[in-house]
Amino acid sequence: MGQATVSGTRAVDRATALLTHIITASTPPQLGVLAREFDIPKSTTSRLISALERQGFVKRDRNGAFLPGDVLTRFAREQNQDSVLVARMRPLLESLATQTGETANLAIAGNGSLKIIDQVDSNFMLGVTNWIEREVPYHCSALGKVLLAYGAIAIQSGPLPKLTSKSITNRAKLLTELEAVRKTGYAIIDGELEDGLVAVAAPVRENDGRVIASISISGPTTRLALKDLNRIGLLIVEKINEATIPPHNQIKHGKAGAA
Amino acid sequence: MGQATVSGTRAVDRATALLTHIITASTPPQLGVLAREFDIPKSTTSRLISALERQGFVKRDRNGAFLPGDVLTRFAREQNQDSVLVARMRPLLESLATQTGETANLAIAGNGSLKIIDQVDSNFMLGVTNWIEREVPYHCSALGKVLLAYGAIAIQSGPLPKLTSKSITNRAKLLTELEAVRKTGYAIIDGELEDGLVAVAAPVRENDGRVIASISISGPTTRLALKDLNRIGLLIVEKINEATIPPHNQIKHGKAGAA
DNA sequence: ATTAGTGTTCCACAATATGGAACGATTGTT
DNA sequence: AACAATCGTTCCATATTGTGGAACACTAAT
Repeated sequence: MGQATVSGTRAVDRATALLTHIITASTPPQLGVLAREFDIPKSTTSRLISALERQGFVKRDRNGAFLPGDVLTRFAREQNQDSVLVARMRPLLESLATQTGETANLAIAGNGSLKIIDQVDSNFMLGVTNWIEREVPYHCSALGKVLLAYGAIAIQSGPLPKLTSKSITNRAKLLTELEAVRKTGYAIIDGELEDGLVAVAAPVRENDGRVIASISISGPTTRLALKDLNRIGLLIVEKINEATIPPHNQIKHGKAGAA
Repeated sequence: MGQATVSGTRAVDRATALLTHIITASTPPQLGVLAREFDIPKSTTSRLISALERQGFVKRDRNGAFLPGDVLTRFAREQNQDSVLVARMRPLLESLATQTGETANLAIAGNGSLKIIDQVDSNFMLGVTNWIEREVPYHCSALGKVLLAYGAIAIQSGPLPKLTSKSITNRAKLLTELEAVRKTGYAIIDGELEDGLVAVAAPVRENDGRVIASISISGPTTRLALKDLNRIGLLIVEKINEATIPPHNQIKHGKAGAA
């Protein structure tokens, strides 16, 4: 299958191909197997993998079979921490907060109730207090509705707590609401969590499309009419898309990528 | 600088060095910065990184700065799933279960109570039922004591539930017990969770030494005397060490690694 | 002992990676 | 606007670097 392109990086191409195989393999492959599978002479395979090993990208188990190295396992561990998501979404929250003047929040699925992991405050005196680490039920927050709607969490059994007179407590009604969320792409609450409090939220996706978090803008009913909420909802969606899907239009230089 | 060794893998060495920098950098580096920092000509740097990009190990944000690629982020995501730990520990659980004849369990820290994620059953008719997904308090299970003792979870506030007459409900007494666990390297319960049930557990560590899980052997008091529990405790510790620390004595071939 | 299986090292050869220079595209300065 | 300074990509002659066959070392199973 060798890439016919005269790229001038055979060694690196082969090494990365081997590495990819090693880190995706369900069972640790041996040198010989790799050499055969990729049609690279044993000697070369040995040299390439030794290089990867020296750099910590690959290590060996007691049988000499190859496993992902420490550089990669460390990366994996650090990658899956809330802090990474917070860091990645910070600029977005700030931009949303400035643009709307209201409080922006970032939340992920906790257990039982959702976990707010970052917040950028409003400019106004009257605004939302600090919610980080606060426990909020899924069904009466915009952040939570999004996570429910896109399957980031399952709807829990048991009765739905009624926090205000407007809270959704009927299971069927909640499902309809979630369907609506999926349709518009964002969720709204209007006094369902606390009297006089409104919010909009939209989903944050992984590269693979899985929803892993949600971002909201919230404030007092007196400043945010339904019309504003819808506008902001679209704004959040747009901003998230911008941040998530990197364009970097590299349609220059290159004489059009092969095939 | 420049590994004096005549390794014959300059391209791969340089590419991996660049990649390591990219995935550990707190802020996405640009091409020029990398080239300068590693003292590699721009042209070469460009070619190397393009290769990494083509293989999915690196991608660019909207400014052209470099981020870990999809191959790596996917790896990271899959890596931190329970299933990976289960797969890695399966052989160990099986070996322990066969050797002792009793039930082996694997647990990690859940929220509030520990989460049993795998089990290999006993040979006997009288044995432990299926515990996977069962919620068990930390302070009266061997698995939980281990996680507490090694800081995999913090001791929760509030009173300690008394499940049997032997359960530890005194906070100070629990601390003493945990100290003892750290000393011996394994934890024991004797009827503290359920009458007639005993268990031993030992910690499973990450590469960096952090305790992330625990493994236990449990059975009826009638088959497992304290003496047996201590013996099995040492056995678990030993087996885990064997599985965790890969020897692969590569003191052959080589004319003694440099320096 | 013999055979088949690992993986590593050696070394002559030339294919492949190299890096200076030129180029195109952006950005900031006067 | 024109200019200067950066940025990253491509080109291409050069020789450095990677290549792969063969020999070797070690282990395991006949």
